[in-house]
Parts: sequence; structure tokens; C-alpha cells
Amino acid sequence: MAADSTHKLKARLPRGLSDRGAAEIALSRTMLEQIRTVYELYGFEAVETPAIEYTEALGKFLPDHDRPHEGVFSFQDDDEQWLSLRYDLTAPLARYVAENFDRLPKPYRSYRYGWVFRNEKPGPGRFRQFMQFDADTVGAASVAADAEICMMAADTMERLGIARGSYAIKVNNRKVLDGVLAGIGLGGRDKAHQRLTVLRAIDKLDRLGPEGVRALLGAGRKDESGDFTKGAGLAKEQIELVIKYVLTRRSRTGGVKSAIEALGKRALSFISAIDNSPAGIPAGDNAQTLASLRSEFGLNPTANEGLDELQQIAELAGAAEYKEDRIVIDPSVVRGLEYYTGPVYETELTFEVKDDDGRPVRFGAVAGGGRYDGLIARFRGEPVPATGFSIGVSRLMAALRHLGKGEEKPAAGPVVVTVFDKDRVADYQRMVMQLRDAGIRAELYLGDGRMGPQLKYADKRGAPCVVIQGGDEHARGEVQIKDLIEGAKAAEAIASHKEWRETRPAQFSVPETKFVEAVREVLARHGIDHH
RNA sequence: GCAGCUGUAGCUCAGUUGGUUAGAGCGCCUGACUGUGGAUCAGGAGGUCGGUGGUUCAAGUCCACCCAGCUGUACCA
Repeated sequence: MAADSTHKLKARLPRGLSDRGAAEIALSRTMLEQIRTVYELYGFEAVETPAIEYTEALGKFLPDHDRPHEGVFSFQDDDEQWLSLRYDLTAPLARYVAENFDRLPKPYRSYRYGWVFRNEKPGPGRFRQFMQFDADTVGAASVAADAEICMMAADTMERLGIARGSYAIKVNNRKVLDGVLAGIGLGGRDKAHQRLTVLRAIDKLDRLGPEGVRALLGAGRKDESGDFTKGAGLAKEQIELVIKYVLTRRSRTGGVKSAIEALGKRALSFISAIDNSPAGIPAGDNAQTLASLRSEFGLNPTANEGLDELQQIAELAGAAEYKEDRIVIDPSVVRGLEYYTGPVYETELTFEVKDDDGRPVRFGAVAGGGRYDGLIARFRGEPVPATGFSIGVSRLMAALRHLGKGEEKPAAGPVVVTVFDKDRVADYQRMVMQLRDAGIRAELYLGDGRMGPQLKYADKRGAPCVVIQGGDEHARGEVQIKDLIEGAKAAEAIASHKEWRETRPAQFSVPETKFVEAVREVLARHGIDHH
């Protein structure tokens, strides 16, 4: 392509993807580290699989016809086999476990994180490439495994600095849903499509409210843009039963005092304060919820089985002091319409997040999971019970970033050693090395320019201080150290440029032999880490 | 995918009922200030007005189609 100045290439990022800068990477690294710490504490071990799998291994979406299923990034290998970028970490884990089944300890407890890809419409907290962090227990049929994962989810949120009450681990069971639907005459193979429509409607309770769900269960619903969604076409009594079921959870509303507390870590420090906006906390009384569900729907054996499991989870969690302010039974949780077979859970943030224009932003669940006893069986022919969950790190991070109201404090930059005299670059380089040997981030100014541009550069880099040695200092065996942070403060009181330059605020001279020590003191004064 | 709204400088926006050479603030660069980041002042660079076609003597402005973004909705393994 010719470098034609009138038709230059437009630099642009494909939508749904994002570049990340230093501050974001630092935050991400901290979050991953904190999640990992909790998972390790629970005894899970690390495992990693590649981003690409055979398409057939990822699910039922084989690229039939000529083109692969939309939503998945797929391509053909040399041998014409279809490959796809993974769209979650669960299907690849199932492949890995099935392939290495004989040598893995059972139950096999593992965690992994990585990028996953979905080719769908992006939105707030929805990306085409995003990071997930999963933990799974394979080979344990006991609901104790599910209960443990719910507790771990709660621990993880708190470890990430999200205060109790500002998140909720909501639990439900697919068997209860199935039982309830069978109870209103939606059992059986021929009603599968209608069942799906009902489940989708239930899933929208948070977003549309009971009235919206009612409409979707009946004739249909018209949204605010005038678009119409066809409903499930249920009769009045059926609708009321489903609504009754969905609203069984006793929710109460309360204010969130401080959603984010004790973030401590510097990488998270840009998250300043959040609104004290009241938010609905999906609290409730699990025992009451269960009792109501049982009296209404317990006659159905499938539902009853699911309720037993939910009860065990609630009891196990409760015995470990994980009460309803953390883990709450919520009949409206549907999740993963396809492969979940028993308990399902999702984590929601209960505080409101607003965008730059002050409008509320809906992020949806930041983590989710459940029991998928059938997934590994696809590879092995024998049922292998498994349960796990996944944190949407990218979405969670997007939500937390929105709380920061845009102000991101970049991490401190390196100490910049300026080049005063071009003939003495070697000397300056040696000073840089002395700083580095002392464990201090440092760099030589590598650009061209006089002192002005060099200091401007240091300022832009967030350098805590610069080192200057001109001819005069050199002759005296001294170096100048300029504290840029202190200097910026002093500048507020200085009005004239002349005075500004002559006073040289926050700048001092030290003997050459002591300059590393002096730099170290400046860093310590500003609380900047170094070895 | 469907629907609504929006596209003017790097960013936020103004631009009269269609009328000379399309503006402002912020940001960026240069200088005042030849050994010093800020502030102030002066100057400068930066636009095929999202694209294409049409109506008109004349289009940033009106019309059609396309593209992109935002919001809602659908789908989401």
C-alpha cells in the first residue's frame, strides 16, 4: 500500500475490543492476584488451556453448512478441521479433564484465568474479548461442593474490596424451575420451546420488573423504543403461578453505606468514593423462602429434590456463618439455559453504577456458575459430576472503574536522570545504574532537548524526582535533586515565572557520593515503593 | 438482528430561515524565559463538517441510501 498522504490508513480499534494502559493493567494484575489468593486458599490448583480449541469440543455449535456459528470466532485449519477461539473456560476444562481423566485426582479442583472471545454486540461491561477467572470441582456430586463455591465467591468479592451488602451471591436450582414448569403443564418434550421462553422471561425480572415479566409470559411486551417481543402465551393462572414463584424471595431495600471499603492497595486507589445511592439488596430469609417454595411447589418431586439441595446449601453456608447478607436463595435466577443440571449461582453488585452523564449503567451479573453434570460425559460416555463458577474479571473491572468517576491516579514513574551535558552521558548512565542497583526505578533521559523539555517529560511520566548535574555541580562534586511532587505544591504559591525559576522550589544539592541515599529519602517521603 | 437517537479540530461543543475563507474552550507545539516541570501572556499547527449520491445559482445546514457510535430490545452456548 502506498503511503499516500491524502489516503492514509485510519488507525482504529475494532469495536468491542480495548487497549489497556498502565493503570488498567496494574488494576487487573492486582485483581487477578487477589482472586488467585482466595482460590488457592480453598485448595484449588492452577491449570491452563489454550485459547483455541476444536470447535466441536466447545459445544454443540458445529459449523454446519459453510459458515461457523455466529457468536464464535472460528476458522479452518490446514486439514480443514474447524477451530474456534474459546468463548468460556468451562468447555475447555471439560475437554482437558476428559483427556487427562485417569491421572487427575478426583475430585479434581482447579482454577484458571484467561481471555475468552465472543463475537456479539458489545455494550457496557460487554466485550468481544474479556477475561474470566474460573474455579471448578470435578468429580464431586455432593452439594457441599456447590455450597463451598458460593462461599468462595463471597470471600472473593470481599477480598476484592467489595463490602458485604454491596454484592449478593444468588442461588437457585434448575430442578426447582423444571418442577415448577411441569406443575403448570409445561412438562414434556413438545413444550420445550415454550419452557425456554418462560425461562428467558424469568431471567429478565431484575431488568423489567414483575410487570415486564408478566407481559413476556403472556402475549408479549413492547419496549420503550417501540419494539415488540413476542411472549410465551401462557394463561392467566399459569402466569400468576410463575410470578408468585419468582417473587417468593423476600427482598427488602436498604441503603448501601460504603460499597467499596478498605481498598488499600495502590493499584485500586483510584476508586475513590461512590454514591450513597440506595440500592435494592436482594436479602431475604432463606428458610422462609424455602418454606414458601415448599408449600407452593413442593408437591412436584423434581422441584422438591431441588429444594432439598437448596436447603442443604443454605444450611452448609449458614453453619459457616455465611448468612443471607452474602448467600441468598433467589428463585428468579435462571442462568445458562443449556448445560446446567442442578444448583446455579450468580453474583451481582447491588449498588448503582452511573455513567459520565449520570445515567445508571446496567452491568448484569459479574460472576456466575452452577452444576454441569453432563458436560464431561460428552467426551467420556459416563456421567462425571462437576460444578464451578466464573468471575467476569473484565466486567467486574469495568463496573469498579465506573465508580472511580474517571479519575485514575497513575502509578509513580521512574526517577529521571537528566542529560545536562551531552558529553557526559556515560556519567549520567552510571548514575542511573547506581539507582537501579539500589532497587530504584530509574531511567536516563533519552530524548533530545534542553532542561525545559527534559523536566516536562519527567513531569508527564510522573517522576517523583529528577537528578541534575551540570558543570557547576560537577566541579563541586555534587548533584541536584529536584523533588517534582513537592515542587508542584510549592508552585501554587508562586505567581511570576521569574520567581519560580529563581527559587527552584524543592530542589537541593547533595554530594555525589550521597545522591542515591537522597533519592531514596525523597521516595520514602512520598510513600513510593522501592527495594 | 430490530427500533430510536447521534455523527463538525485530539477532547467537549457552537454554527441563525441554505449565503463569502467553518468557530470557541480545553489539549498540543513554539516563544517571552539562552541552567529547570507550574502559572501568565503572545503566536502556531490541527477539519475532504462520518461516506456516497441528489435538490439548488449556492449545502455543515434540505432529501435518499450507506457507514459508525450510543441507548433500548432480541440472542447469549
